Amino acid sequence: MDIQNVIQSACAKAVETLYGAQVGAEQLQLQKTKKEFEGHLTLVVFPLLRISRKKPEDTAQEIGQWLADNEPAVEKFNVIKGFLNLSVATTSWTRLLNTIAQTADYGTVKPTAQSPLVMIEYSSPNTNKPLHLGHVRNNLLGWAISQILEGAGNRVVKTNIVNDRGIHICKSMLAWQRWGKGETPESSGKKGDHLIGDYYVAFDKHYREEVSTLFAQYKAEGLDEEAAKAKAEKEAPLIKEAHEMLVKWEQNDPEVRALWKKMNEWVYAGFDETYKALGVSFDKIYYESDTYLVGKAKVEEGLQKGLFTRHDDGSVWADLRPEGLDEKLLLRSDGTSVYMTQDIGTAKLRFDDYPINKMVYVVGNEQNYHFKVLSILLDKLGFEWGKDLVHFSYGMVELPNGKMKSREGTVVDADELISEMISTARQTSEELGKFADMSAEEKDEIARIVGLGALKYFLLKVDARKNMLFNPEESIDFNGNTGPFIQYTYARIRSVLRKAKEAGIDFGSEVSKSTPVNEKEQNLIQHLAEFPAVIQQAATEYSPSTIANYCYDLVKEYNQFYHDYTILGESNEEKRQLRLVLSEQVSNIVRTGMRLLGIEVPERM
RNA sequence: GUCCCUGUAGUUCAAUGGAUAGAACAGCAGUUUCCUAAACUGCUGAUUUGGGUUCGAUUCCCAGCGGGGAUACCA
Repeated sequence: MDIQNVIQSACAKAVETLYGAQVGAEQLQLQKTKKEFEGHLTLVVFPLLRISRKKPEDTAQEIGQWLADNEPAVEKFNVIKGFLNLSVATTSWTRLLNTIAQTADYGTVKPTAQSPLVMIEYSSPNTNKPLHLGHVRNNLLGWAISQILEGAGNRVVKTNIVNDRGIHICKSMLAWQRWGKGETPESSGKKGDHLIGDYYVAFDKHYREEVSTLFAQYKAEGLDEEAAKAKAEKEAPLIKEAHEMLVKWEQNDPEVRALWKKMNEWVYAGFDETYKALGVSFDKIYYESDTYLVGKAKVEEGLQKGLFTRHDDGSVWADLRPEGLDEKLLLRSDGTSVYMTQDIGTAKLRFDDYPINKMVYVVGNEQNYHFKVLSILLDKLGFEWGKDLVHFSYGMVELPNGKMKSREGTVVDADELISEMISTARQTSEELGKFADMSAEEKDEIARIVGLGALKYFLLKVDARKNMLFNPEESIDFNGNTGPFIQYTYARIRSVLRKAKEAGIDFGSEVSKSTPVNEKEQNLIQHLAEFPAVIQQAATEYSPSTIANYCYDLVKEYNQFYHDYTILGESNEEKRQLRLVLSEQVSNIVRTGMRLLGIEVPERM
């Protein structure tokens, strides 16, 4: 059915007939013809020269001639150097468009009960501060990759592991006790996560004051720069007190636990708002306070089996030097767990809860080493998917003046960013006069969809592995390769389709096979037909940007088409039919593509 | 020190080993009796350096230079 496949096998047959050799798919490089040349598909004949034993031009000429004579889908051909450009017959295009139009959710594959079960972990916040731009990238990538994998035919379980315990929480708790005067989200009017974040910052401010005082003192006592700094950081009363609090927490001290619980609830309420605004959700949430003990047990088990070793001071280690890595700590000498221990525990709980075939961790690239180690450890401990767990490793978001540091206040807050995007979208819409005849609710909804679309697309169109730059003043644009550009084209197509309906034009979803198809229309149909392959590629490479860039290219091509031809005003009925069906399919695919990225599209804007 | 990622127009990003390296933004010049001008058209402008593999290298390999990260009894 698919033209690419038809021609590919025809090429194979041509080579076999002409030169008497079987060729594999690797030697038959069939690609889309570049814009400057005539044709739709191009066969690169260089790899075939060894078989044909002829010059590139002659080889291409012979194969082209054979195809034109024997393959009805090939209408004509031309040869430029080693490139054989093939033009596909008109009827093939109308047939292809009809196939696309009659397939629901063209490009996606529905998961079945037998499909692989993939678990995706993303977000994974600490509960001591609000979400920032880095988390936004994580959440959007996690959501998008979930949708893409599902669209490619996998069963997907989305999970979140909340880092709800540890020294960082104690810092906020201590600061709140010390300076909070009983402040709550209700009394202060602040979102819970922001309230707690403020106390985290307060802790750090006071802590640094203590450190600098002590530092001066130790230096006066004759310690050198480095030793004085290290000692001051360790001996500052505030940090010692925070550590004491952590110990109390581990010992289940009722007062500490109650405070911890109360403050975490505030934070969760705040996070939920942010998640909702971003449009992300989870099927199952794990809490580190539940998993760390499981991890400790699992490590003890590994110790029994002789996988790990205990040092004299009581600490437990995994020796990964045979694998070319270092020794890795799993339990501290005081018996408490570390990050790695908790991830092992979480893995066990997950495996108990779901029969997963594959595990994907959406975590920043600063933790590449951690996941390399985790993979080896899980494999040793007998988790089937441990060895080929996927660390979906994404790059940092950088600001024009460097990295984001929460303690230095150089962060871009998620909530603030979202509301700024929305209000910018609103302002732009107003300036362009888009809101003229809309209700207040409709205005709100469109500003929200467009503002978030701009943000999401901006973060998703970039190769996830790469660090990216975010300039708060300039970065987010509404023109060019942006979310709103795509949304706008979608809305305009929908408007045309509405108008067609109002005019009583019933264009159905099938075009007559004999309808003439011009070059721009052929190119658009060809573009649409690539969508299934694009989804599969995005899924196997874990690459949302592939879909984002595909949608942009498609929309850009449609815009040129839209500008050059009339649709409703077309006098030839068959032709009008073709253009309407084509437009509708472009909008359908754009909508599906955007859905896979977690971006909404408006019916009007 | 060792390991990993990364280097493309002024800027932000593209390019399964294929043709003259694509867009967008910024800049300059145009297009609206026509279905939404958040659009369309034109001009200017780039592969960090040196080797290697190949018919062909932005892409693969080696070395140098630049940027980021990891190597914590932090998470």
